[in-house]
Amino acid sequence: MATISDVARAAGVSPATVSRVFNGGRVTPERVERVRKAASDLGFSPNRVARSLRMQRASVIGLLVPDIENPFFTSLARGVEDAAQRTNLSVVLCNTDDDVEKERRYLDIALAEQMAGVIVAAASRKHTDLSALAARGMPVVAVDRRPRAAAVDAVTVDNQLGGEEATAHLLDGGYERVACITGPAGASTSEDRLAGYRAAMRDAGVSEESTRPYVRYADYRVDGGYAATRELLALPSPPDAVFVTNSLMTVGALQALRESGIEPPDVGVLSFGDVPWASLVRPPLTTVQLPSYDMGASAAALLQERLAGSGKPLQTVVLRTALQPRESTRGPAARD
Amino acid sequence: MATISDVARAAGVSPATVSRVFNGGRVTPERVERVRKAASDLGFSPNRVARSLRMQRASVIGLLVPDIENPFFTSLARGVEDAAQRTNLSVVLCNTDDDVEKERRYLDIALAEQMAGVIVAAASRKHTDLSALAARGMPVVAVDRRPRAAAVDAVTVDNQLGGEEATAHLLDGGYERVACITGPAGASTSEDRLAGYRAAMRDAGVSEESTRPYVRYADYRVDGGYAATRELLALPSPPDAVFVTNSLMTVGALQALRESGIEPPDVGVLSFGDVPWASLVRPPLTTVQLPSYDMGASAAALLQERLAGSGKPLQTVVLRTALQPRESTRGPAARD
DNA sequence: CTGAAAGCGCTAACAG
DNA sequence: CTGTTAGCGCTTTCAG
Repeated sequence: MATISDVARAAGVSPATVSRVFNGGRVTPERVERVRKAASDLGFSPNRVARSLRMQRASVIGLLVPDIENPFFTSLARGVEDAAQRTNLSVVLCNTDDDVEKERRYLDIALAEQMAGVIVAAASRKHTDLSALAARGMPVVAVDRRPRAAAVDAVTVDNQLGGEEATAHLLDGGYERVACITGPAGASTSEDRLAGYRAAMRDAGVSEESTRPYVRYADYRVDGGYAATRELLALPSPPDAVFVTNSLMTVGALQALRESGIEPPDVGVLSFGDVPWASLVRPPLTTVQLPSYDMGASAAALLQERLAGSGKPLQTVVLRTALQPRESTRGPAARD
Repeated sequence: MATISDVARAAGVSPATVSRVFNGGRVTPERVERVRKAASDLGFSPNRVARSLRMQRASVIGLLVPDIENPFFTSLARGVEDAAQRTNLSVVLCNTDDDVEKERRYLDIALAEQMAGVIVAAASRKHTDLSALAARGMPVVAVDRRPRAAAVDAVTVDNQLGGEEATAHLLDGGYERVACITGPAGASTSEDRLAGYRAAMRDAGVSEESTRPYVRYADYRVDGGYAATRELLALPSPPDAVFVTNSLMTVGALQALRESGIEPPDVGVLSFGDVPWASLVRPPLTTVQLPSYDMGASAAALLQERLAGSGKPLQTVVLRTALQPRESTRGPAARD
């Protein structure tokens, strides 16, 4: 592979000049021309590793997500990628599996690889520790989930409001025993959506105690949604509607329902997080739509601002969800 | 950030010794101990950029996929990741968008970043050019799609056989005018699945000419499947079954069918590529299941073999698909 | 505007 | 087994 000195020699200039040509230093047009020609003749392309070492910063940003198989995060990842590309940043996608240990390992790698910055959908609100990055001055933006104690920029949605609207919609539709299957305890999205659910129940005059049996924590995976729904169905007085806080768990919930011979909207089903196939499921699924792509794009924009040296105070961008009513919550009485 | 020399100084040894401790050279236990302690006191972790520069090889492999939002590729990515992790390799996920130009750019980056190797689901069978990597001696393994002229290890499935079985299943079910919506012309998966379709049609005694109007090339996206299905439905003698060669396009096909008031299995629908929600769609979808995770894992294993310096001749691992019959292909007559 | 020279942090000979 | 030394390819003072 040709190096910068090879090019310099071929063009009859110094390596420094070649570097300047490629990095926007002042060089006479005539020499620029000579360097460009030599570079293309030799098929030269700058060694990014050497550059990173010298600059103490790579042109790579890390994106840590809990589950790459979750469509929400792939869409978010695209948002990040598209935005990053415009500044010639590459994106490294890391799957933390909702495992704080694995996440810590990736954060260490981000440090060791001298990545320019990190966008992280934290595995845990409590235990995700971003302090090492902060200490090294590496810009971080939290997306979707926001670790409790971290002083970082963040992009979130109003999960509580979304959960509240969803639950209210179920209640308005005539359902009475509304259950909630939420994500891992400790994840901010789980807790916030659940808080929204609780607020809506409270507003509807349902007491805290009577709500409690209908709340289940699961793991944001298909199997978790399935298991939780089975439990709910086994209750002495099973729910007549269920608010599921992510789309994967909704798949599991629908499976469990079907196995018991129950079909929405007899039991109302509402999924937090839209899915491409929402309208294909019979009946079409009511969902809370999340601006996943935009969240990724915003996060990347925020990070790039910091990279450019913005000294602004920390900011949190809160995006809104949108309820998309479909048949699965038409109401228990609507069936003839 | 602490460097190797800081640790050396603190431990009273030379930098080389510290390096040996971290890379399995021979060092007396007593010194190993001292180095370890100094390193942990200082919070030292080796600078991977410097190491990559020195070694002329990073401990990162690139994974190039055409579409990160396609569940098939995310599952494949997980397979790669899980396998890579066992050798302490990180995986960089790159989205080529089925764009040869974008792919070329990522390939250049792989080179410039001195990645250890690359796993690529090629954007095009014809135009994807892996020669630059080969020239630099960078190991490459092709996965899913195999660029025509490249001398690389590969992991594929038997797409033609899968397509043949799928089509035969439709024909066996009593469908007569079986259409095929395949992916981009030039992608090996598109062509092979289509070839399987053609073979099965031929076997069933359907002439080449009468088959032709029922073949559509699309883009492996939802919209492409939708548009192709609309076209098919507008035919003077529309098909009574459609074999769709990926799951995303199947979503589009189902949408188009619904809009026309048609439901499977009246028109049979068979998707190449399983999806988590296959059984939730009404009626449940017959699919050809792809061993996506295993393909990723095999590809990573192959790459690691090369990285370890295996001199074996090039190999291609061919995995098998599995037909999963469900209601959507129960047959036109089965409806009462 | 240009070139010489000094390193970024690490590993791989090579002596000892 | 251990230390010394010499770079990997690039950017950036600092003189000129």
